[in-house]
Amino acid sequence: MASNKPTLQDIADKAKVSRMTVSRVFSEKNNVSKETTEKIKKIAKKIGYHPNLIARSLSNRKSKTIGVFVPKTRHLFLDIYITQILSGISDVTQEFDYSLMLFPIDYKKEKSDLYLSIAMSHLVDGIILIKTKVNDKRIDNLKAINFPYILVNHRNNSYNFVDANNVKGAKLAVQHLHNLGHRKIAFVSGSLDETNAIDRLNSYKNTLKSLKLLLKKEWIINGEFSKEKAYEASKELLKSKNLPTAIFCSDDYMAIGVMERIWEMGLSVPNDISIVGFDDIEIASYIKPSLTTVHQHMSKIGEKSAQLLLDLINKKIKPPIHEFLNVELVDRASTSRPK
Amino acid sequence: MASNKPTLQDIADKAKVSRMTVSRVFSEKNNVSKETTEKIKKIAKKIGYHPNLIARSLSNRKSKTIGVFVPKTRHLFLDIYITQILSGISDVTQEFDYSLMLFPIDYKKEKSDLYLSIAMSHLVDGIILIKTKVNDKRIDNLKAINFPYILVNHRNNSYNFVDANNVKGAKLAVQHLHNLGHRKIAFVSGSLDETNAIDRLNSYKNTLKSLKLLLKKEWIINGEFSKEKAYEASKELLKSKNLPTAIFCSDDYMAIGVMERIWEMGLSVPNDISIVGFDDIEIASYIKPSLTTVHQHMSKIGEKSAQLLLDLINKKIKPPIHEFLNVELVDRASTSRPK
DNA sequence: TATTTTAATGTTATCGGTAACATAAAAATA
DNA sequence: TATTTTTATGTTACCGATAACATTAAAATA
Repeated sequence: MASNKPTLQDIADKAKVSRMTVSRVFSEKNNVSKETTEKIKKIAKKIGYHPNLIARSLSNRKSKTIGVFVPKTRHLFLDIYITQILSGISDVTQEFDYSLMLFPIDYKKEKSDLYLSIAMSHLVDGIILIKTKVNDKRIDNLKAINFPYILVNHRNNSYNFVDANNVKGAKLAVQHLHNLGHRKIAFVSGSLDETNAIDRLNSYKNTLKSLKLLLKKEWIINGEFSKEKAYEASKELLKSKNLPTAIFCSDDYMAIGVMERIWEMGLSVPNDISIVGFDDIEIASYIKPSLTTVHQHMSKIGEKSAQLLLDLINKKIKPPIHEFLNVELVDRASTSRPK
Repeated sequence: MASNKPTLQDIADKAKVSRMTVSRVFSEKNNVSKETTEKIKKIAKKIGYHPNLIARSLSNRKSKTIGVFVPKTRHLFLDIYITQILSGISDVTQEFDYSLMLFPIDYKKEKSDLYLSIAMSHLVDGIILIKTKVNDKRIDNLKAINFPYILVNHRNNSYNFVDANNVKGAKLAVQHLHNLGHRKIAFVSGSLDETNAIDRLNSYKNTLKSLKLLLKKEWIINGEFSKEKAYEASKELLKSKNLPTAIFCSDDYMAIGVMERIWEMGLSVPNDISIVGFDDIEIASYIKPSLTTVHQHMSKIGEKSAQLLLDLINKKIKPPIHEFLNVELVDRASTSRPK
């Protein structure tokens, strides 16, 4: 700002070499003599040279930056869930010397094709899109121009994605309850504009069938991935005389909402009703009773998506990319045998 | 990738105007005739033109991007605390059409001067540094070159900063306990390489003095802003025969750690010992008993820091910038009158 | 020693925009 | 009508790097 920043040319002048030789030193081409390299580095240090990465990007036609679209929802925009994905992504980008651009976005409100604009802007070499919605047609445009992208937590066979194994997760949850002796298992769904929610719902249904358990429509309610909505929706469910003995919730926040309703009715978790969540967010282990839930390895999902994106960028692999990461059941205190 | 991206020149050719005229349309200079503007926009849409923001940055000598250094600590790297700051920052940057670059960093490990490299790289027009350490000399380099920066949660009068009013926060906490009737108030400090921790500690001491309460060295322990360390440190504190009736903890995680130790000893919160935290992270309201704590308006801190940084960038204001944001005591269930 | 290969450096053009200045045509003023 | 001002557009140079090709000097080989 104050002092104009030194450029390659400044060094070249002082070292009495061409600008190109200096460039070679800083882009580590290893074809500059030892003496010249040292002389140049010395001058660079002295005058405080740092490469202009914007100029480099323009010339190289790559930015060594990846963009991440992050949903702006729930509590402000980032819950701990997304935070962990980001953490995993950043571990990988740092390792390979890439920068990270963040694009918080309200997927529902935003109508212009921001993905395409960013893809075309040369700001980033590839993008990761976290939790896009099922009907988001803009993803097609990325595919059409063959721009490197990965969807995280959006499973769709015609796109590149990295996702948790939601089908397995829901199956584990239902089986766990079944093993404990539950036969009347209700389900709280998330917003069905996310494949997460759809996959968990379908897997719940399929697992019930394969276990020959009763599948009642009234036992499937929609909490829209919101604690409050789950609380409200559960009122109806819990009015019935024929109460379920267990409720499997599509995420932990909803599980907490449902538990609150249960307590309000003077019932106990897990004595009267067992609860299983999904995600294993930090709070799950802090509440009382601590929540039995399906753990997703969020930071691994982040890492994997970044690795695959970099491989796409560097043409080590080709689309389509369909990657499922493992999930595990974490058995805590919100589940027990039914009375 | 597949198709080469169209440039201004492509449009200029088709529209039979100079490249400059097209440039004027997209940089919204409003000095191009209506007909030409429409013609150009039509062609641009047809051939799918999007400006190359890297080239624009190089020419403009500004990137319309701000960088955020985020501490990579505790749970992976981002806790909900930092998440909210980021959210506030992003609200402002989006409003003013700035992009956001994220630089997760381990302030302790990283020894090279990444701040300066980034500042000199032209990638960003200014940077926000969240929770830098007290002895971080690299900040001086930013100041020296007069590069726009703001420290968040690091109060130092020789730097630009936006911080919560920690002094007031600690005072409110101690006063609250005093008002309830507590006279024996212990303190769990955070890492003293953060001004947060220092300010809270000093304010605790000063408030005790002004209330003429007993200030015992043994009642000040260090939990290093870690739940586990606070748990360990509190073992010693809670061995004493002369137990405090209340413990004020420098953050919520440490408060939880201390409570765990208290429960382990068969004592109750708040019946035997009252607990106050600091920060008001999400978990604080979920645990039982819910935690009385000092609420920081994190997203506002983020907003304010971004606003001030943009003002610095656009030379609407000049350093130094010293901004304190308000804090509030949230009275929940972990505090009560002493027995 | 003559010739080929390799290593080190230089030259030129370009990446895709924009600033600054120049110019021509149209509109406003004298 | 002549002159000045405004509006619309064009020309040239440059932002700071790198790719691709060219050249020279030194080392290796014949």
